[in-house]
Amino acid sequence: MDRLQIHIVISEELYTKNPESSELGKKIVSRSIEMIDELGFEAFTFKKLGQSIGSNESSIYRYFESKHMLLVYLICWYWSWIEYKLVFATANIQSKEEKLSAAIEILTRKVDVDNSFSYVNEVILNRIIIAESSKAYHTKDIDTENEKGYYKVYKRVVQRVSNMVKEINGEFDCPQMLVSTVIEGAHQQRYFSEHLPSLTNVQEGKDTIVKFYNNLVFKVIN
Amino acid sequence: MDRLQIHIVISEELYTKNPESSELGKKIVSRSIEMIDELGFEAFTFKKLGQSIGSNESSIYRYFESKHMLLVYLICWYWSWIEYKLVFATANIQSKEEKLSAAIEILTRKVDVDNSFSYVNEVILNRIIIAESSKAYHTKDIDTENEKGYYKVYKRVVQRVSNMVKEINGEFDCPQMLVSTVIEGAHQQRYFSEHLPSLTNVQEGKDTIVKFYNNLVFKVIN
DNA sequence: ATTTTTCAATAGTATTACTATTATATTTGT
DNA sequence: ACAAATATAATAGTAATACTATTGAAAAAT
Repeated sequence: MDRLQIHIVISEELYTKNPESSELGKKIVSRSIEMIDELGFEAFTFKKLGQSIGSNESSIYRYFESKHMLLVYLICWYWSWIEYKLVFATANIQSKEEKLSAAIEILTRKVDVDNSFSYVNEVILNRIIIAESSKAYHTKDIDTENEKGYYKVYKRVVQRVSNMVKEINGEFDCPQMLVSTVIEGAHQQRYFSEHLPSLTNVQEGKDTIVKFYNNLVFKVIN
Repeated sequence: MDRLQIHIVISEELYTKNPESSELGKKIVSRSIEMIDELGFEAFTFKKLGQSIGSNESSIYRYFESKHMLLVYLICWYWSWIEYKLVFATANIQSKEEKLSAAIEILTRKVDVDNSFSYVNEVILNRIIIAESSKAYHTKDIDTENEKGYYKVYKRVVQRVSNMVKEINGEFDCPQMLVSTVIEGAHQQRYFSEHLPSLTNVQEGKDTIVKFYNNLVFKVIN
């Protein structure tokens, strides 16, 4: 297992020029998060982003090869941050069950506090992951991009939680399948609850989603 | 509950001109299914489709307002067809458990026989649903489109299976959530198993996905 | 037989994603 | 300190895409 990333270091493959290396780069990242959330990924363009940060379209291409790569960068950032939260929240918990429960909470809850990890607003980024991240990997380039390691961090998060499942029940055959079902399911349910509510049973203020998936996991593995 | 659609009748809102009303229309639908599968939704264009069927780009706009609406049409077609399969496969099953099990099988299995419902290849369409359908509803227009009833059939399928769950356990709080988790999860797992296999535990030829979700449902509702 | 309507092709336009080139800072070497 | 080298970003593009306006021909209705 790779070393945990505290300062959120993003693999060089994901950018042309490191956005952390300049003020403009940070502005690109932080404003793009806001704009993708506002406009949606399709309507978001580098031109609009450039206008909004008082910079030129082509300057943004110095940092990111395409808006697709910018999205991949943001996704990687998000999962690196989640991995950090995950390891932190589950450290020093003795009970295997409590540990897994804490992990599920991290993966399924709505992010509603911006921890102000510098220039990235995690609350908005969480909404982008929910609404837009599937567009990053539902592409014909998925196989080559996966080989390049673009989705390494996400897979590592799944692996970490799968290991917790295995700790509780070593006989259980499909831990990765269960964990990825929970992660993606929780995101989808949050989206549905806002836009296609009849596909869910979310109740106001009760954190139905966290409870549902927590209950689901423990019933399935026992 | 609405009447079951045998001949697969698609709501008029989804097209500009009914593709079933002409040979060109049917060709547009059947060839678009093949091309979206081959190229992916992003690279698929009406121009390429026109060239491929020996017709003009603009002729296709007579039938569908945009490539987005064509995708919505295909999704609606697919779920109408699944609804038909579902009702057919679960009719006359006495045992509530067997009935639900049959439903889960329909929702989670890979479509591998083209039943030749005229000009639509369901095997390829199933692949499109898995790889591309999320792009249809992860849009800023989702709320207005949902109001117009574009996703009615899908929601009805979820409702039908939720009712089967309720039949078995009337106390269970989240049937829609469970059913939509299973449907979307199964699709995602099929995609992952091909492109991001470390997120799954699929074994060759064993239909792991059907068994996993069948087991999951019955453990969760009991 | 003439009008009306349907149909699809041509030839566009506006926008988008991306690039080539040039201008301007900034750093480096001497 | 000052020229050379490098890094940076702005201008001004191009190619391709999504979509539209117009026109001409065929089919249907009167």
